[in-house]
Amino acid sequence: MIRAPAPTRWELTVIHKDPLALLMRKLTTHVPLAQSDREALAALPWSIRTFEPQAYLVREGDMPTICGVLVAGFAFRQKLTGDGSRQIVSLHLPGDPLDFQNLYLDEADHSVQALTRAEVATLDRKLLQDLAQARPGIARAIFLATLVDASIFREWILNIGRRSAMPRVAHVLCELAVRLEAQGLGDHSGYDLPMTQEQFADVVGLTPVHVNRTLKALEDGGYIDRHKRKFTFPDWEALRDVGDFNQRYLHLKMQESALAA
Amino acid sequence: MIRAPAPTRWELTVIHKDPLALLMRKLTTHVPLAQSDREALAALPWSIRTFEPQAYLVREGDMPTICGVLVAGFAFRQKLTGDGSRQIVSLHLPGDPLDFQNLYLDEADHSVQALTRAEVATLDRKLLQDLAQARPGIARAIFLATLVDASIFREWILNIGRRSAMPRVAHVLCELAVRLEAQGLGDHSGYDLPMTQEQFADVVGLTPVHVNRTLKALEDGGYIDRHKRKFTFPDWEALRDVGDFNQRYLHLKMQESALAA
DNA sequence: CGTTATCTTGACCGTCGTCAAACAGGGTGG
DNA sequence: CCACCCTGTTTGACGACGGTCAAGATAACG
Repeated sequence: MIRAPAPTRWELTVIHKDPLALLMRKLTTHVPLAQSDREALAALPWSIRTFEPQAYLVREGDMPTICGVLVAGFAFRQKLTGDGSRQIVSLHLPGDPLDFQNLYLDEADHSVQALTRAEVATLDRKLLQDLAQARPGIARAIFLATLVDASIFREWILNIGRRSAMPRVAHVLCELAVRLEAQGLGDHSGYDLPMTQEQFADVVGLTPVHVNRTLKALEDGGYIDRHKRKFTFPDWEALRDVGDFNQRYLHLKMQESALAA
Repeated sequence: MIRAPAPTRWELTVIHKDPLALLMRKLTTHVPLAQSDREALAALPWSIRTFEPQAYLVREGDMPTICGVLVAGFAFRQKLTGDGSRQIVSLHLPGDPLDFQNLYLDEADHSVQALTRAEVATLDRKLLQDLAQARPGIARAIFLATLVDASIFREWILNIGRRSAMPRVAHVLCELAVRLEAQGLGDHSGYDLPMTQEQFADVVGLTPVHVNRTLKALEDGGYIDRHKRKFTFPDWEALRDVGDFNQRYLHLKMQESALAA
């Protein structure tokens, strides 16, 4: 169901002086980028916009205008059914590009919203397109990031379509842990889940009540610990097992991840 | 659950003399393509491979080797959970490129299989990459097709996560009708659904039994007619309404579709 | 300190899953 | 030509997972 804007204020997880550093990290997570490409990217002009929680960056049906990179905070994509129930179709961390989806499509098929208070570096759409056109390496990196997003979509389809509540919830917790770590924003010991249980329910396609019960079950089972929204994972391997989680679909080639063990 | 190969033989829906004609149609469904780009694409060498039903074109974990375009027949992508239950994450019609997903990723995160007997035009991966590098228009068209695939993934997440069985099943029937029509393979009056109810169940994240009951309910409600696997839609608008179907996410800009009405 | 959002828990219900059997159709071989 | 078999479809009975409704508890904010 559509809900009223949450007035809660969130602390930003990270603030970077150079917004493009995190984008760079993201783009090079899957494939190396030539030094010249990195420099060209770093030379792009950008400006920062801050969004309050629940603020729309893109609204379904709009012609997207900005091309943004999430610098601090979290964001998500959502779609609504005709009767108003909501599904969150992806979550985004600092460093994630937000509008490659819409870079070439003239009408947004979904909305993008800030989850926490979020800082977004906006790049000029045309400049980025030109850069991608002139530098195949950058085009390739952008294409790759889009393909990885698509891979995550596929895993979510599997997760929602074929896993029962407990593994489904655990799976998302695992994915966030690994993605946060890959972006250098935490490790597998735990993190602050930046959303309400109602929002989490819209991520996993369950009701808030059942998410609450499932989290309790995971806690009772010794898979997770919770203090407020701070989640810790006393036994990562056990959690990974209940969540049926295998990070292959994240395509994190640079296997620096301790979680891979 | 994993199932044995089906020995049933399917008639191919269409056979085209020129496999690239359908790819062209697909790529230009969303955006026009310059004449020179069309010619360059048409000049690519290709060869045809035939796959029996259930045959794997790509296997999860493999390094993908071919870059294929579906010329005749149907194919699908699937993922498996740890306990062996299957989710079909996308369906593909003649004209659909099958391996742009894997064009730049070195390890397949899912499997691609023939649904019916299928003819696939295989292009040389390197040649296509080179072409995309030299011709921004083609790179853009490929990127666009990938973005549209991603949009369909998002809609499926919504469909499976937030719609109950009847609208969920109806939604997929609508999507196939519109996509078939967009490729010039039928119209909104109906089509031959090229899969078993068990496979359909893996598309919508339900059990075969419940799919059967849902189809019966749709039939009893006057939304669909069935004779074997031939589906006809006596009242398209009513079906579209129960399916909560809006074709925006398919991004068929050339609004030649009568279904849009 | 009151107001609001969020979390938690209980009771009950319904959609969908499970198990099982019967039925229909196509292909094959006797 | 018919018996048989194999898939796939259909139906029923039953059960469970998750949804719904509602109330109370907790925490955050003004």
